[in-house]
Amino acid sequence: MRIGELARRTGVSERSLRYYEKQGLLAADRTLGGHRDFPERAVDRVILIQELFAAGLHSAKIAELLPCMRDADGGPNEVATPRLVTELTEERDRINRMIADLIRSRGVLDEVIETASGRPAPDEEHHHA
Amino acid sequence: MRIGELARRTGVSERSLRYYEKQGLLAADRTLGGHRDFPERAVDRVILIQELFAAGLHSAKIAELLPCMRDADGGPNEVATPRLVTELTEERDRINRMIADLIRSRGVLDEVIETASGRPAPDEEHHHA
DNA sequence: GGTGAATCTGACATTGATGTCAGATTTCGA
DNA sequence: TCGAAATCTGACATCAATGTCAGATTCACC
Repeated sequence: MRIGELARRTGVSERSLRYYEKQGLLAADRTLGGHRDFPERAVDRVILIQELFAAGLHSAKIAELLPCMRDADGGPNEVATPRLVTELTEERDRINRMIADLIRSRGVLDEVIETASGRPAPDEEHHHA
Repeated sequence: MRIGELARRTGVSERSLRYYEKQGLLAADRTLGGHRDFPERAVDRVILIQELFAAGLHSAKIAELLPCMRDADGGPNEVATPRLVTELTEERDRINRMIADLIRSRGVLDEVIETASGRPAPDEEHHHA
């Protein structure tokens, strides 16, 4: 599919999609005229990339990580090097700390909201993390 | 206390502390010569500010939020306006989405780590959120 | 009073993903 | 084949917190 459709279906701007390709996060064929032609699976990949960005990973690390993921059609293309495993473990720890921080911050907001609105904040599901 | 001690005790750079003051997040007296003199409670406040930054709130919103917090010595100085409550509720929703995303990203990392190392990722405590 | 450490202000740089714009080229239906 | 829509490349801008540096001033202690 072309870049416009991919942008529409993922909600990610064309600008960012081109950036992802340049960073090696996304592969695309080219038409004779030079236009990008993305495979169907690019949709899921873009969504995944966005999630990893949201988790604070940099594009370089995502580029290393992606080939080590279990593909829809089978196992990973590559196996993570020990160095990468170490780095990803650090990232995971960082994410865990971030989650803990976010939960605390949410508590702060809840308190202010509750104080101001006079009624308790919604007692959420508190999903098992 | 002076800015150097505050920086040391909070782990936040002097540069950032001055920035916080300029943004109205932090109040400091001044010595006759113009040096900042922070109260003891500035320590907790700086830590709180950092948490809110980590949660993705911008300094302007934090500046609105802080006066509405329950102080160590009593109730809040101000009561949040309905507009602020609305905005903070949106922030909380955003934080909730962010937490959900982080948990998913952590799952991605766990999978790669597990695949590469051959043994399962540590089954963490999964604290009640 | 002198001196070294601490602090002050103000300016400019950095980061990294994304926005935006201009001009050229390709695509594809009519 | 014509023309409008889509896409291309490359460059420059943006955001917001923080780093860094220079030169001036103040503080605290001897």
